[in-house]
Amino acid sequence: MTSSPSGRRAGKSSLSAVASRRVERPAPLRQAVYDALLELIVSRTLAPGQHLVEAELAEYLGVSRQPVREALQRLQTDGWVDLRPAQGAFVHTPTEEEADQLLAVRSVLETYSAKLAAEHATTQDVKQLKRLQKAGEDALAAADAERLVQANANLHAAVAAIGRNKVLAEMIGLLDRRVRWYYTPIARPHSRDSWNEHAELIAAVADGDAERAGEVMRRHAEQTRQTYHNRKNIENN
Amino acid sequence: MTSSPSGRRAGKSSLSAVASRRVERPAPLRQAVYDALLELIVSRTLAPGQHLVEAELAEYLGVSRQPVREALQRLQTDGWVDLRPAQGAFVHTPTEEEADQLLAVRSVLETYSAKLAAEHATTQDVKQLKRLQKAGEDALAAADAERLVQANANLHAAVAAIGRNKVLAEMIGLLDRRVRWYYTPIARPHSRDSWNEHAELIAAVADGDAERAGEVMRRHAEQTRQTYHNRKNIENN
DNA sequence: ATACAGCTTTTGGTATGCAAAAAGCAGTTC
DNA sequence: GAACTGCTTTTTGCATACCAAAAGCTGTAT
Repeated sequence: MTSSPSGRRAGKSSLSAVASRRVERPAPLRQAVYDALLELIVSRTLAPGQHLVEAELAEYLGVSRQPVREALQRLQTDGWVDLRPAQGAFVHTPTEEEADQLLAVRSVLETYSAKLAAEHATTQDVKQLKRLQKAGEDALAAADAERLVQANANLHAAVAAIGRNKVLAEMIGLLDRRVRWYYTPIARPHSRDSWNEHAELIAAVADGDAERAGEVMRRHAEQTRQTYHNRKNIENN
Repeated sequence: MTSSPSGRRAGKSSLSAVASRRVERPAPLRQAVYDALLELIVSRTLAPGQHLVEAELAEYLGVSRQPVREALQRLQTDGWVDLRPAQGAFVHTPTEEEADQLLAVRSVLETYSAKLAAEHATTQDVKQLKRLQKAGEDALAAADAERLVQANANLHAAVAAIGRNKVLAEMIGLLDRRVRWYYTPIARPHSRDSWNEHAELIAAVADGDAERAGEVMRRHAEQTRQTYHNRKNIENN
């Protein structure tokens, strides 16, 4: 009785009081493998074009081939690796064409996301946005590029979340991460101006002005798109 | 020599003459399983909420558990099933909230897609669109609901393809299919009016008028959204 | 050089086993 | 008779082992 780790029943008994208690089931191993591999790819430890041998990854991560296979397949559908039949997985090599297409779609979705945010934002939400913006300002002052990138991602994710459209938020999250990865060699998030635009955006959201929020976001996105587009060469070193 | 199935080399030998020959590597089995399961889900042979037991599916399809597992995981990322840790796969049950979010995102993306199509369409492309429209008209005249749905999907896919943005086209394809599935019980694609709008759309694309094409598509999408939204009840029988 | 004949590596799949979690079934208690 | 408790069965998630066939890499003969 004492040794048993207590109830594991999941039925509809009278939990009333504990109803909100998160069950927190253990995430499958393949998820951990997915995260680990994604980290290796994003950090360029695994270079674009590189052949990923299942057995090697499995040994490196201390697991069997199966979870590695499953993680690789999810990485493919998310656009991080290419799975060539009978040849295996290769770290995806971004092309300029694809990068531009990604930026274009992201621009459209983020514009809509900003509109939704303006329509749904509570005062709480606005407060949070301002906190995130301040975090970015701090990183900017400290000239901490890493933190700035993160702050930028957080802010955009927060805007998407405020829009209350999960489908949209998830799509934006993926697109954002891919876009950032594509351009990491040349990114150095365009510093000062970019953050001034964020201030504008937050103001529009706070006013509940959907049209203006959308327009600001569109300008913001299109401008980054131009910035990238000018530096034609994506250096995949 | 005779028994060996001839060359399988894929290197850069002097194929000059045959360079364009598609190598056509055999699609992995998991892809076939994915298709089969998706078909079963879309056709409602597997009902929303139903628990999918790997072993059963494997036996039914005549394969082992592994390809089934992999197919199920891709089905999850595409939104067709839910994978609960340590419990397995359940056919996804659409909620009204999610359906509306999906429709909203689709509306935004299709609007952009129409704009792109108007900017890129060649006379060839326009011809093809008109062919597809005619196919729809025929189905409408024959009162063949099944074919009408297919014609509708084809037309939208064609518009997306003309836009020359693969990322966008793929997203729209998935969204479209999910949306249609969500509403299959009540869909009966809104017949006559809907196809008149298609004619308008094609005209705008033919004129290369991006703004108009986008506007027409937005109206079209928003109108379907309203149509669905009115019939509140999603019957998941 | 070029084409061909092995040899090796890697995939994609099969079969099997197993710990641990979940679901189901009792039986017991109040 | 409703709820807790313990036991059994089912199912997942992963490991291990094995194999055919494809892809890649030689070297060798032409």
